[in-house]
Amino acid sequence: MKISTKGRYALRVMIDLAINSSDKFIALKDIAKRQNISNKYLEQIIALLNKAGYLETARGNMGGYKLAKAPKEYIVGDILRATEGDLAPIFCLTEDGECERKKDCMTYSFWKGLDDVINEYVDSKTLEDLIK
Amino acid sequence: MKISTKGRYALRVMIDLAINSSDKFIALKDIAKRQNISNKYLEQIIALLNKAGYLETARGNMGGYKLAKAPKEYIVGDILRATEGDLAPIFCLTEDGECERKKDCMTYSFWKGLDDVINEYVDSKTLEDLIK
DNA sequence: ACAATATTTTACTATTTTTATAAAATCCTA
DNA sequence: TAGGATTTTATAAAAATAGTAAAATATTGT
Repeated sequence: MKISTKGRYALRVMIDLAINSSDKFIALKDIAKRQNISNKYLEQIIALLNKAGYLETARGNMGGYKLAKAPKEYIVGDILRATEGDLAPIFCLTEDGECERKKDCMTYSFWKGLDDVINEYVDSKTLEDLIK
Repeated sequence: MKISTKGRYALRVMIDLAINSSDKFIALKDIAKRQNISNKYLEQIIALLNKAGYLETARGNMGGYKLAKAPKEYIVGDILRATEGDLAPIFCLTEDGECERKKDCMTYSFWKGLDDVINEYVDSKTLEDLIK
């Protein structure tokens, strides 16, 4: 029952950008160095954040990344779901996790409840909350 | 961020015992058949529940397992922790997960909060709640 | 000034390594 | 021999690395 490095690193990257950004772009390798994550692995994580539309990017010299929005506009749950995939604690709660005996499954509503409290919590925090 | 089969199966076993028990003992292979879990794997899971003191066992003919207490005496969180290990969403929140930069880690209190809501939830339910 | 080349940086895809889970098999013991 | 503890094997997922391409800027030689 662990959050993977993708989600953990992604949060740290977003915080790093929130703190170190201003108007200029920040190179991936600088984030990698500060956060002690390998360049190549960080590329993949940033690609996920980028695909989700959370970043502005610029190639070439002086290029890099910066946040597309203000920190308080980012829901932490969204960042985690974009990088981790869904946060469902068991398979049958995921999008394509259909279970034929959902109706008379005694554990289903329990797991659903757990899924709910997890999502409620992560959706109640913004990036700004983490920085303060 | 998934609960493993150990925890999921353990819950189902406990429910199975709660429903099918009375005063008599229930053989492992009957539970295994009903719950569609391999005998050998179920042995390991029941061993964990047994070690935690949740079961009464009887060897030999007519032997098997039954709950040591009434269903409402079992906290679901305890069952999960006994079989899954702790439910902490990240390593640094576990018992031997010391992290030197815990103090000035911006994500720490966020993860701690997540850990708290998870544990609060699973500790608010008893086995009896699941059966009803 | 400008075409050619080099440098810096992101973007994409594939592969390898590592770790965790699930299950089975084996051994031990009262 | 049922129950339990421990090892082994198989599989899948996660973590990390590697290589190539593409875009933007910078430099250089004529």
